[in-house]
Amino acid sequence: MATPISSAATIGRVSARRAATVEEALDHAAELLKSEGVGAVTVSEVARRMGIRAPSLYKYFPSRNAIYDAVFARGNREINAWVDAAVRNARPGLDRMLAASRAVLRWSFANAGLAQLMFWRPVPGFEPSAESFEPSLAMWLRFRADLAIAAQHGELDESADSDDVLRLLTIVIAGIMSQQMSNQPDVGYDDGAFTSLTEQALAMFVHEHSATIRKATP
Amino acid sequence: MATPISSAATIGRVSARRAATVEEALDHAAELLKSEGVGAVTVSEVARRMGIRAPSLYKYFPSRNAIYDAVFARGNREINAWVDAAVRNARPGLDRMLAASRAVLRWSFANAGLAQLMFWRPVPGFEPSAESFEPSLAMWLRFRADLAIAAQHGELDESADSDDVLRLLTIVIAGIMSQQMSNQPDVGYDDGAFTSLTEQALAMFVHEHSATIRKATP
DNA sequence: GTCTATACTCCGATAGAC
DNA sequence: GTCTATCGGAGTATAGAC
Repeated sequence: MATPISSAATIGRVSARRAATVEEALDHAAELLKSEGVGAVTVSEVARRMGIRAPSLYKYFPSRNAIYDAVFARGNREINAWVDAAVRNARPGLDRMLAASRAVLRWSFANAGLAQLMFWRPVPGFEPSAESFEPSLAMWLRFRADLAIAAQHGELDESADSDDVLRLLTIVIAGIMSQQMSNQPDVGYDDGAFTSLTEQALAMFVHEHSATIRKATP
Repeated sequence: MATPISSAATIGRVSARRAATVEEALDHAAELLKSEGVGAVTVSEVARRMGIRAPSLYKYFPSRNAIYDAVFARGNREINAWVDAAVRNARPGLDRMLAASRAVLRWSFANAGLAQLMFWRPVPGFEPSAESFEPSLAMWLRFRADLAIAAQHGELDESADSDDVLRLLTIVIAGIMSQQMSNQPDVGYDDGAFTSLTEQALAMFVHEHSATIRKATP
């Protein structure tokens, strides 16, 4: 809270500076997440990398988990923006659903530590706040919407318009991520033994939900 | 190493006692893994639960990671035995492959923390030793063998006899595990929104690799 | 083999001077 | 806002008595 004596301009300048510091902390946290893994994100280490002392960081974050939560929230905003950009030119329905799937996978591997925090629950005691989690829900709802459109357009079976089918899609996506990250964490996306199966895996999902079409055109 | 003065019986008794202590430590480590997560397994906590001091545990394990490695190895032996028992009456080929898949999933959820350690890489700095990892390789080779048999028997396409198709199967299995554990870690196997899709997911995999059969019998 | 004792390092977090 | 100082705790690991 600003003291009553501050001018509006001062408040703006101060809060802008504050926001920049917060962002810098999150940059370091994300970098740690990426290079050293989830366990490496500590208040001390983030502070060290910022060139300040750990207690000072408590002026910006009330706790270590608050840092996790902020990183989590920013990650969700970023992946949403990334997917947004990736599907901009895709046709709603199957086309956009596949483009979004590929985008989620690409982003997750470019931000492996962050993705681990977001899609698994590796930090004991940390649960994302509802606000931080909200964008993630929104993203999956978009997948759900495209599933419905694809079903309506006849690109997929009508039965594909269901939560279970959405879950099946997330199983395929999460499976690729999980296997690649645990077996070959250090190879590039295009060289990974599992990531390079992305198209095959997505095709498997699509085939399973377009039985009518396949039967019609053997 | 036994001192030369010890009798064979003494060595046997001592080493049996030693082995029992080691097993007890691993029991506690596995229990911690299950109830509190991977981060909760510490030398101090394991020792505390055994009623001894932390330094004493170093007589049995040279380091914390050695405990992880031993738990990892025992987990691999257990899941192999579990799968063995589950597929004993299954026909080699597709039938046994599916039975083994279900068994892996069941075991992984009954031993969630352990499975996390075995199938993901959540502990920074811990890499399983080659000896501990070997049973895991053996298990996947059995899947690979059944894939080959299924292809030969015509239960799956001939193209199913490949490492990529095996990887695709592991993607499906790992995806179910990963999604269930991160989204609904505390519900039972049969109530899980993702685990209850096991048959659907396996069917999807099978369908994708039996195009010939499906075309022949529409 | 097990213990106590200890050394060392790091952590998260708080109080209070500047 | 940043600092020093400090608390209380946990962790890994070693030395040495018993």
